[in-house]
Amino acid sequence: MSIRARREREQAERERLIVTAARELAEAEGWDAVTTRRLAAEIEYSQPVLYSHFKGKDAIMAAVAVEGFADLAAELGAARATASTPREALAAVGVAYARFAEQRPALYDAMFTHAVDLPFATLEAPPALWAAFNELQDAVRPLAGEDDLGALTETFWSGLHGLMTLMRNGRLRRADHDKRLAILIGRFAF
Amino acid sequence: MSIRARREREQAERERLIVTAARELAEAEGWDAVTTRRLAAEIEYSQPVLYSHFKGKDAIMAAVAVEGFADLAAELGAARATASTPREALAAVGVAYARFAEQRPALYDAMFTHAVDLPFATLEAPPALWAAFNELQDAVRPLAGEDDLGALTETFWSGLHGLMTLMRNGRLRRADHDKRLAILIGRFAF
DNA sequence: TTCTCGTTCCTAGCAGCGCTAGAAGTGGAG
DNA sequence: CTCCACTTCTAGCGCTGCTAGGAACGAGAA
Repeated sequence: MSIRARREREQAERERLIVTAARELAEAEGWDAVTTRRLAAEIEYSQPVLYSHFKGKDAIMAAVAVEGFADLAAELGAARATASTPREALAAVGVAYARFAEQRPALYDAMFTHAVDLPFATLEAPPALWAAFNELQDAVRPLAGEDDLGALTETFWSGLHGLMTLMRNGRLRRADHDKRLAILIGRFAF
Repeated sequence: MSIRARREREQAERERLIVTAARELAEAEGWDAVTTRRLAAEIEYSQPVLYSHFKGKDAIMAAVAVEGFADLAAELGAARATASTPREALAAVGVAYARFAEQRPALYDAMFTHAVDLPFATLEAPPALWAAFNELQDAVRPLAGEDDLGALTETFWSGLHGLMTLMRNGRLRRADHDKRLAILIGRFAF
């Protein structure tokens, strides 16, 4: 039995190794650099080993994305904790979200642009996803007024997401970023 | 001279043919189906012909995207024309934008998610891009108040963009789309 | 009319991708 | 020590975007 246990432990470690290597490689050189061959070389195993852990490359990206959601939830929570009023809290969360997307573009892409096979907005969604969304929702709640809280949170989130993706693709001038962020927050906190 | 003229005309026609075929193929089966081989077969020429017209696949997508911006500008303009008040105009433009993204997902992707080599938000940007942006801006202007018009327009645009991309990737429940759209418009028209 | 030259276009191929079948190696059980 | 099951690797498939080099074509000169 303990042999089996050791093997399972080693398997789990290697799975972590894969996810971590994928994440680091992606953050360092972008997802285009994360090929199955390159990733295999990075973890010092052969290519097919990846497929004994994950169904395919998308599944690896999804695993990285789930890590990202946990990180995001933590950062949003920390930002919210520093604020003393609902308005400040929403602003802090918005700024934290923007900073997350700006500083970890590859991770953010895995979470929101790629990896479609992750269940979202359903009960089967991983807890980390709900945690991140709930952080946003907790910041929005005191300012919801008559609006549907879920829909309002999703709308605020969409605003942040649009701001970051359009800017990252060169669609928006970087110089006006703070101005835009302030406008968005102002429209949701009043 | 007229021989040269005929050749240039034929070249231009073939270029149009390529862009049209790429667009139709993308809208019918998605951009993944638009491979250079498939596209070459579609226009009944060999693969390398594409490269005598465009630098690469990205350039073809960029050409399709520019077409898309012209279409979008026209649809936004038409929507704005139907409205009689600034609030109605903003709502109409927002709804038109959402419908455009929903009904032409592949085209929308070419415009906003792929094709990074298109100049944006600079003077070198193609006129069609400015036309589309200006339609949005004209709808936002009467409601701008004290905010910077350009930044405000970009923020509203980001909200729409975020709404559509997150929904299309399965991050938002489709059922609440209208509710979210109404909230967004409400936050920018008051 | 025939030859030559410039252009156009195609065939064939490169390096790389995600993924997989089947062989080779490894280690515990009898 | 042998056997067997499991793990891991080598090799290869079909595909991608892209390109080099040669064949075919057509216009102008002799």
